Amino acid sequence: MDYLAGLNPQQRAAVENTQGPAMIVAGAGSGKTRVITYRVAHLIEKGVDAFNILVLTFTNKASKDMRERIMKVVGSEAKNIWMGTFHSVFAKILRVEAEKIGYPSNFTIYDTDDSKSLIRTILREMQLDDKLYNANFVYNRISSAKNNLVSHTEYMQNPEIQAEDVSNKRPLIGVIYETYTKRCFKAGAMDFDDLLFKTNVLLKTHPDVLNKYQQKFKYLMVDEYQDTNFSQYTIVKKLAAAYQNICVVGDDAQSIYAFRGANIQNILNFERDYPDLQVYKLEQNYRSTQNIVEVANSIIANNKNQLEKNVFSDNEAGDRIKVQRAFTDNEEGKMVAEAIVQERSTKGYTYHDFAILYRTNAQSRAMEEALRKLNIPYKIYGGLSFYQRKEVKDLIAYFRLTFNPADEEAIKRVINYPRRGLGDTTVEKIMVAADQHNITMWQVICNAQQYIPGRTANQLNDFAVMIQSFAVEAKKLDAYETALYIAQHSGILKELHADQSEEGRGRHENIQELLNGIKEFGEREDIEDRGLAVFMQDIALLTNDDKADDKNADTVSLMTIHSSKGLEFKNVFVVGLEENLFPSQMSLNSRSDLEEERRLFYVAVTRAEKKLTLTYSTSRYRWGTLTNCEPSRFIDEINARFLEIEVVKPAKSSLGDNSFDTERRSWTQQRDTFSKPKPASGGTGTVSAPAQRPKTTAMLPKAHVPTPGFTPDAANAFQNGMDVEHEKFGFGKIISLEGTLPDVKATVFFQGLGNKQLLLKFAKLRIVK
DNA sequence: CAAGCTCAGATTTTT
DNA sequence: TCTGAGCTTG
Repeated sequence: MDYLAGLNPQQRAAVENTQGPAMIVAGAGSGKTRVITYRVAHLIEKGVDAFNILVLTFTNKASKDMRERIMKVVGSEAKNIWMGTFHSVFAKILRVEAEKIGYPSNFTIYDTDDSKSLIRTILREMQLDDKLYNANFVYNRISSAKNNLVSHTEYMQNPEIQAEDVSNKRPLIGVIYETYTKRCFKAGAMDFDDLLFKTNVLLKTHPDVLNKYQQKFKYLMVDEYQDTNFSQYTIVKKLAAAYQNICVVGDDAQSIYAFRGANIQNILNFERDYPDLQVYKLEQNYRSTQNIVEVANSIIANNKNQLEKNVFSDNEAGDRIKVQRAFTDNEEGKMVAEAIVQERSTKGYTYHDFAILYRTNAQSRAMEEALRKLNIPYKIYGGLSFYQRKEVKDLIAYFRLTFNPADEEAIKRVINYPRRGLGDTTVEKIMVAADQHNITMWQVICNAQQYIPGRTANQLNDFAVMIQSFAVEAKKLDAYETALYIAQHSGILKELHADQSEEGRGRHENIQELLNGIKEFGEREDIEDRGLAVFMQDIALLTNDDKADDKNADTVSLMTIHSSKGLEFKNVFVVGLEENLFPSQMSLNSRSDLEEERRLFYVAVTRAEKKLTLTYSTSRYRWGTLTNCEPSRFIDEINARFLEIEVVKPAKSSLGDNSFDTERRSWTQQRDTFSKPKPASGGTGTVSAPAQRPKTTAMLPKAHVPTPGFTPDAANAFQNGMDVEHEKFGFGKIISLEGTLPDVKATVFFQGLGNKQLLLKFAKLRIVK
């Protein structure tokens, strides 16, 4: 058991005491992951069956890393541990038990976009003012209800909630919630929150099921416990009730997801839930210099609500924390970029050793530009995940529909993509019919003649036949073949192939990548059923973290502070330390929000191993306009003896030379000397103008000048093959005519523009004789 | 039906 | 400034 040798006494105690409830309070950089992995390894070494262990994490990445590390200690037995994110583990259980709560086992998982789209549909149907009943607002309201285990009936019966909605002038949220729930159910779909909510329902209404999983999971571990919401908390508590072998790991100081429903009280009150609890505090920070740890401590000391602990470091004292001021966001970027060049060449760092952390994604732009100017390679983390790209979602929607044709959101997404003449009006009709006859949209589509009059019915029928054929193929072919078949026969591949623009090519590549991923999946030997349906099951739960993370690439990392949690870098720049940005404007109304913001700052600071730089700017572009900024209160809160304040003169940009004027004074002294730059009237004044903003003016196709005396001809005058002239598009040829008067639609080929579809009763077309 | 235009809205986001 | 949803127009 040599893995125990490298642990300090507290770590070792936490690893070795495996019976009964335990809480590991793990300060930043205190070797938390090591403790969890060794603790699990230790359980197995001691003879606990890996099948009886459940480890819950918040990210796929965390569980993947952990499993690999456990594997190194105990070998392939680690594969048998139930380990994964809350959502993926309970999705897996729900697939097995779904029928008990009335769901099909192949239920679809709606992502946030699907949920919001459904809400929008409901709002439209209810004819509600979509400014008041904003889809985002409604979604968040429903989401937080679910995360607090408030069902739609309870929601409507709860006087407090109702009063709140009434005072918000949105008394109908409960009704929307009810409709939303029913529509999801009808579509055989669960949203992210449902994966936890329905698990709760399942465990509550089926004691036998609860008992089964209590017996199965004799040992439970939960990582990042401070980020659990009530729904997750309740599941864990129920599962652990029989054996009480529950070990939670977390750091209240790093709770930064309250806005998503995480409840810091879950960790603060853990002792109340389990009175005979063992508490292990990991207080030695192995990651950072003493200065960095001290700064972090002095920041978090400003929070009232926290568990007592004393994080310390035995590492070198290290450099003081640098604070740098800029006058514009672009200058801030330049400052950071130059510092990176400097540090790298003088201290022998690689680009990989640097990270730039910011509060909002919008801040990345100025940083990127500056890095590009100095040819510094960088990678932006976060942003749109692979599986959220439009083209990927489109194809996946076809897959979803193949296995669950009730999936309403998938239908809406692809019924007219690629174009097949089934537009909004048709979709509207389908939904009305579905509602009237209390059937699914799919049933309407399959019996189109019955519900939708006219020729649209034929097109709907074609669509239905196509989807049905996909389902037939899926039974015969393997995952990759099925996927390819669908990509081809849905017309998606053709559609993307036709688009030869830069973006179009990118989209095509993304589809190829998705197909490749499916191919790899099909070759995995550790899974029995390698059909596309299985691949689909967890796809909604994947994020871009899981995609290629080329560790060899030597790049500077750019990301939001939120996504930096759990990572570490030798050099960290935390940029944009300004009031209303960090702390965010939205957090200034309540103490608890401000404290969360401060914990976020704590997280940012504790990412740094060797060197930490904080920067702010006195002006910044926000939503297109230049605004003035005050330095963040967070800088004030740091004990000044740890700081080194550096001020950049508003010089006429002398790149790379000593325009830096380093002053070693305390922050408070320094601060008095600040000259508040005022908004210069009628221009940017002394505030150096931002370097040229990227130009986004697109080149418009040259307007066609119509032949003098241009007069359009009547719709009934046109025939196939005629040469015609359009007022704007110029000269072209009619390729085909569809439909009957007065709704004749012509496909016309225009020189340089390609095919255009025009409704003759509207389009101004002239026959060229 | 679909392209084009306008107008509002815009933190963070493990799933 | 940038995006996306919904209205307008051909």
